[in-house]
Amino acid sequence: MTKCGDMTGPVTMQSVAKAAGVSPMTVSNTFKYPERVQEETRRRVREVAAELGYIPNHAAGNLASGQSRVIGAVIPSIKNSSFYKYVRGMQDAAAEDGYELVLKLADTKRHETAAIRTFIGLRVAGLTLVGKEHEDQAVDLLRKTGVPVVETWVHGDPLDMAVGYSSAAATRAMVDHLVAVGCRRIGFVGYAGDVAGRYTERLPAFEQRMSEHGLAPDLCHLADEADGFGAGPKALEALCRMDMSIDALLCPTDIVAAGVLFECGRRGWKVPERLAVAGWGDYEIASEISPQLTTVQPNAYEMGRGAIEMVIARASGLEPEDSVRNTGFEVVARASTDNAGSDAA
Amino acid sequence: MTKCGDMTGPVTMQSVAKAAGVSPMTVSNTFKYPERVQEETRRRVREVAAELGYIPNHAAGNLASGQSRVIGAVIPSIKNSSFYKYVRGMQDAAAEDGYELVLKLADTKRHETAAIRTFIGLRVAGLTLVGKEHEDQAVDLLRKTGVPVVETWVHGDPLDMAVGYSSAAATRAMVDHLVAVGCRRIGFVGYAGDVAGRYTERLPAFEQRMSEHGLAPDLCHLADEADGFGAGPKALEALCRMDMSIDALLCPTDIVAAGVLFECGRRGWKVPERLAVAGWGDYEIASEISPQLTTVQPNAYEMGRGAIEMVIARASGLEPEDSVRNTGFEVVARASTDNAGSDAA
DNA sequence: CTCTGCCATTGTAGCGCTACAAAATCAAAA
DNA sequence: TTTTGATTTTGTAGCGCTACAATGGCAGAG
Repeated sequence: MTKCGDMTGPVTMQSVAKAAGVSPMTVSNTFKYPERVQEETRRRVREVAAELGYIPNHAAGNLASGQSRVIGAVIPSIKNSSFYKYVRGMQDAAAEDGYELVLKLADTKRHETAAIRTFIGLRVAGLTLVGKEHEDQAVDLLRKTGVPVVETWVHGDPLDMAVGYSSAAATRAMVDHLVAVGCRRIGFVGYAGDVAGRYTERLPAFEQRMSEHGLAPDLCHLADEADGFGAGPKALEALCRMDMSIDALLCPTDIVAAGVLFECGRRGWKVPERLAVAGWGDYEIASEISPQLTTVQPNAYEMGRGAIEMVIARASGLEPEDSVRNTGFEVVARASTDNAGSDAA
Repeated sequence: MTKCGDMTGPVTMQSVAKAAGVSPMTVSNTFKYPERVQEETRRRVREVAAELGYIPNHAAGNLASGQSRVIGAVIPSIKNSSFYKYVRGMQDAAAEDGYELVLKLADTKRHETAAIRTFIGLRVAGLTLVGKEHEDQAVDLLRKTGVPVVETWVHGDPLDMAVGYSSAAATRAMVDHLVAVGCRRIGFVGYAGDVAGRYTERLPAFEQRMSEHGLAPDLCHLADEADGFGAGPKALEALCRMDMSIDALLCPTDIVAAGVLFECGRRGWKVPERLAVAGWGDYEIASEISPQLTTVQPNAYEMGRGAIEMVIARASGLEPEDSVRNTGFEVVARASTDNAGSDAA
């Protein structure tokens, strides 16, 4: 910590300027507005900077300019592959416009609020959240500071901006699919958790659509985890206790569905003949497990891209064309529901 | 953007001070050194700050104090659950000491270097990396700036500090286990990728240990992805082409091993009778899939905690007791290798 | 040879905060 | 009452950078 003489204190713009024989402003311009600096000068400054290992102090720049090239993303979990494409989309879109994406994990709403606080403390250019349910305190903060914020994986009714798809619409589509392949006693597995925002729409949609088909929406079970394989067997058991004639199961994620598949294997149940199983999310496992899983494919990559594009648009001052963007979804029909009811009533 | 009058410009320490009728320094102390401020004053400041939605500008604080409460973690992927416990460990340890953890994803060494650059630009208190292979440029930067940095998931020979376990030791332990349950023609699946640091030790260790057991280490295959289910079938096919009498397979991750299990199912091969399969990482799927997977359990949570503890120790000026910490591992024997060789030679 | 206009470069001031030292306050001791 | 010492509060200066205005240099026009 005692700097010998002053040979190698922290490298600042000042020291680069001195070493390159120019003023600090020229160094600043070299990095921020290269076109303002003559080719030759620019080259020399870059060289010296690299030599010294100079990296501009973002904190100081942020303070001076009031601007930031960092976008914060709060994600609820990395426990499964669901968010991989989403984050990739954000990453790619950010990089294209010269922004940096940093992540914070928050598996409860309380942690989400803390993460938002941290990001605002960092004075990020904007941030993305998952879901539309947040603590009042967080909403308050977001409102007061006015940072650009996009809610993702949901559709409509945004705090500021939103991008995603309608879980209700996807639920209806999946019910239609199961009915179309012959299922009648369809079970529903929901998730009753803390970051439940993007799950809460599903149960009402399920109940309504089942009724519209003239079917009873009575086989519902709320799991206390959405991501674990373990939730599958538990849910199946609970629903079987309600009615052994259950012939299809709509799961909150592919992971839960995979858990159900494993359990069916243990029970010697054939899928989809005895039980059709549908997942959600189009995780990698969905297409690798046997039988392959029917699932909802949420266009996660596009969603990530869209979120960042909206943040950047707002951060650049221009109002984005649309403050709500729908990236849609697709029901991918695979073997786990194929001709499920062929031997049923 | 036109502030009407000046009623609600950005909330600064200044404005909080004015509103609370104290000096800015008192506001600063209220947040940074609460014990220096009288109970009553502190309460009032806190109240006003909350009212106004004030969040201290970390950039300004960082600049003024030269200190940061943010730690950056570069992680290679969130494609699977492998890093979940690791990140949780980091998160928990950071929170306990009042630090913030922010993540950046980097799936190539080039991206890793960019992430390091970003974090240094943010002047984080320290950072954690995964693996011990980095671009020269990154190493150079790390050296020149002297930020505290911990390499994780590896053991020994650190740039600055390291925490993890020996992949070589784990490989040897797994070979011993497979031999003990009767396997003789053991196949090895490696990973030849960009962030291969923590994989490169395994093949030599495998070859050496096999030889020590008097077995031929000739059934080796390098996959081009470590995380995908798809790598499993490919590897199995490649190795079968080399020798159909293969009776065990050591995979780089549980995901690959699960892929192998799926493929065995398609082929009608019994596991472990026809082929014993071992994974690596103790992912959730390992204990849920059928048969359950034998795997290497890497104490990821403890590793994460250790990494952050070391970063904080160094950032606080005190030299950590040990610059290399071994968090060990455990071979978890499960059904996928149980009595594998009972009917073999 | 001077003047205008244009470009590259350079001062100046200040972003919001904190370290440090100085000042104010107040209770207890002299 | 004055003094002392501890506690609480407050100026001052400056962290490293960038916006902005101002400077200098230099070509071509007058």
